[in-house]
Amino acid sequence: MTKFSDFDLQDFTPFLLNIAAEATSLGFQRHYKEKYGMLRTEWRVVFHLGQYGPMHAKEICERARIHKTKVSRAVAALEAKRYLQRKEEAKDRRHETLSLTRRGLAVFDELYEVARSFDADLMAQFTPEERVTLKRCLAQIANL
Amino acid sequence: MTKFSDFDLQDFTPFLLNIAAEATSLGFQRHYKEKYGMLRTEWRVVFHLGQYGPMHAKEICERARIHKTKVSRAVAALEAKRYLQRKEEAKDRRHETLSLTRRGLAVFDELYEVARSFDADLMAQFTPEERVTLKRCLAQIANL
DNA sequence: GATTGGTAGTTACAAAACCAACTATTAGAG
DNA sequence: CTCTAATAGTTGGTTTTGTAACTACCAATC
Repeated sequence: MTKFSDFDLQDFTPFLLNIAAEATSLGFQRHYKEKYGMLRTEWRVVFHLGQYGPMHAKEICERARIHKTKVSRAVAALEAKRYLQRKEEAKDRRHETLSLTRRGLAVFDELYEVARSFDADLMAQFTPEERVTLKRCLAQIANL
Repeated sequence: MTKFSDFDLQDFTPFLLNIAAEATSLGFQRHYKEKYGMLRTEWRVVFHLGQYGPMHAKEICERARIHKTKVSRAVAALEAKRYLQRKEEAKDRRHETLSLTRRGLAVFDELYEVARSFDADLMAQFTPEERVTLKRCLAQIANL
């Protein structure tokens, strides 16, 4: 029994997006969770610092769309694991510059490769045109 | 400073999907949260029952990809709000058939329309071809 | 140079999610 | 029958998140 035929739950974009996001995230999480005991937010912080270099927590919040309390906790956890270090800025002591340690960088280097091949596998099922369209649409939705 | 130029975090599909999913979900949540005090899982249960008719909790778990403990709690909450009712099955008393009450159905009817127009607005920024591709890709990823 | 307002980041407490063990029930094998 | 295994759903304890209030600091105004 389906009450409506023109608009189905399976077509509701937020629903689809959530399920797709969940599926891919679960697939990838074992790489950072099982092996390095990281949470998703921690992994994202590592990825940001590894790819874009040292920055303030604030910048990570904006780029990664993570609330500052979550970043704050992720940074504390990563520091405890000795994956990153903080450096208070002399000019403005409210800021602290975050950067990966050697250990953290090694983790990033490995996960970066894993992420790249994970993504390649995931995209392998689509044509180049589909990939472009998919990513463009997602980016557009994300910037809403 | 960007260390790698061929594969950027912004291209990592799980990341993109998560941000897009988050953005749309937050946009829609006020409709069920503010007005009806529902959680996301509750809203999904209502949507499933409203669209596909009475079913067992197990079926909702499978269709909506929600863990049974979450469904169990959502059902209890919806029952307390008098949006759904349970009926134990005579044949097999482990099963209970869930269905929306009149109240629940009214909520569904309204939210269904809101969801439809929300989705239409969201998709308005894309061409018909993009929409088709986007949804097809998402559905494919979701079924992984 | 005190006061007010704003910013970066943290903490505390409450809400929600996660995971594992549990109850109640049925099905099937001996 | 009765015993074991399996299924539907629930509960309890821990982890994670969300929200709001907080600290520490800086900048601008008076």
